[in-house]
Amino acid sequence: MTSDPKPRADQLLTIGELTRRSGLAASALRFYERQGLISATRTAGGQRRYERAVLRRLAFIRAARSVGLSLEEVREAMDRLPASRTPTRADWTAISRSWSKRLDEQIEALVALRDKLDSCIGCGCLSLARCRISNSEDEAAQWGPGAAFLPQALRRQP
Amino acid sequence: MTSDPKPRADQLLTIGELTRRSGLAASALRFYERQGLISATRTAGGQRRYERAVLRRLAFIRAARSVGLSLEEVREAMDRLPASRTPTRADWTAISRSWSKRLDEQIEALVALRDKLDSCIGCGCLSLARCRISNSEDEAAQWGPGAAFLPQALRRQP
DNA sequence: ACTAGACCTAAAGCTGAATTTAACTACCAA
DNA sequence: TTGGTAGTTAAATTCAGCTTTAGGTCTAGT
Repeated sequence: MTSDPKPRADQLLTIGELTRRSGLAASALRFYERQGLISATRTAGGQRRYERAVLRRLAFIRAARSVGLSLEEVREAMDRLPASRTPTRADWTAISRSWSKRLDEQIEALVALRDKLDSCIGCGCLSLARCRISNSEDEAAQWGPGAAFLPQALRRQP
Repeated sequence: MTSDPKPRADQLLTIGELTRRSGLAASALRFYERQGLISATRTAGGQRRYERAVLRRLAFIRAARSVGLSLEEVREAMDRLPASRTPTRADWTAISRSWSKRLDEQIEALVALRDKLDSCIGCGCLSLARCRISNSEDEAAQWGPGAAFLPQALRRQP
């Protein structure tokens, strides 16, 4: 169904092919290039041609984004990959592991939040001064603006 | 330490007192007012004076934001609260319960994502064509831009 | 050679949730 | 009455992560 009309023999992908294979809009691909996240060679006429390895980078970027990393963080992670050689299994593994850790923290934070909420449901949460969430009305001030009772791992989320 | 200089007897809070007690910036409080999330009476000179019930609303807003609700959604939830009477225990409870559900979904989605990731760590994730995440390179196209393999409940997150 | 359709750029625009700025006014204790 | 702190407004700006627009250029098939 999403079969490229004529996959050229040179193995380089046009931006259109890349949008179809990556699911990312061409505008996003150009944006990522401006951000230094991916790169492309150019034809004599100035059109982009992508190596297939770019697909792997894009998968990486999307996976990272879905774990909640900003593009800035993605770039940092990528900068830590060897620029010269193709990243090895171990390179990606190290990064995956740190994502897993991040997810663990996010999950933990959400669970804590839910449990807090559960403990309040029976009490008409937020309307009673003794409720743990409600109490953060005043406590929260010490965490700075926007902090609320939001656990550290979730601060970036809203 | 954060003791207001002179808590007036009328029980109304100035915006400064409210920033200290809520932990939200004055600019945020004015913004929330423009958005119709909170309201204030005015002095003869035009300065805002808040009733203490506003603290409850702010706690509500912050709790909602931390669960990932947009201000728009917060407003919808608030609109469903009785405008006339002070919301009862049951009013808040109904809303809390829906948050809990939302948290459950978010947690579930994150756990699924982590498990996916875990299953890839051993395989040098993203570098192998058979990896489940890596495969989403091509599969993801069917979910539309930005979707990646991100579960529904997390789509709003990045 | 022609042409449809894919591609190019720079710059502007969008969304949400505020913050910042500038110029000004109110409050209140001494 | 005065002065310093606190408050007011509208409008502009910020940030991320893109998308859209306008006005052109390239590529490839016939």
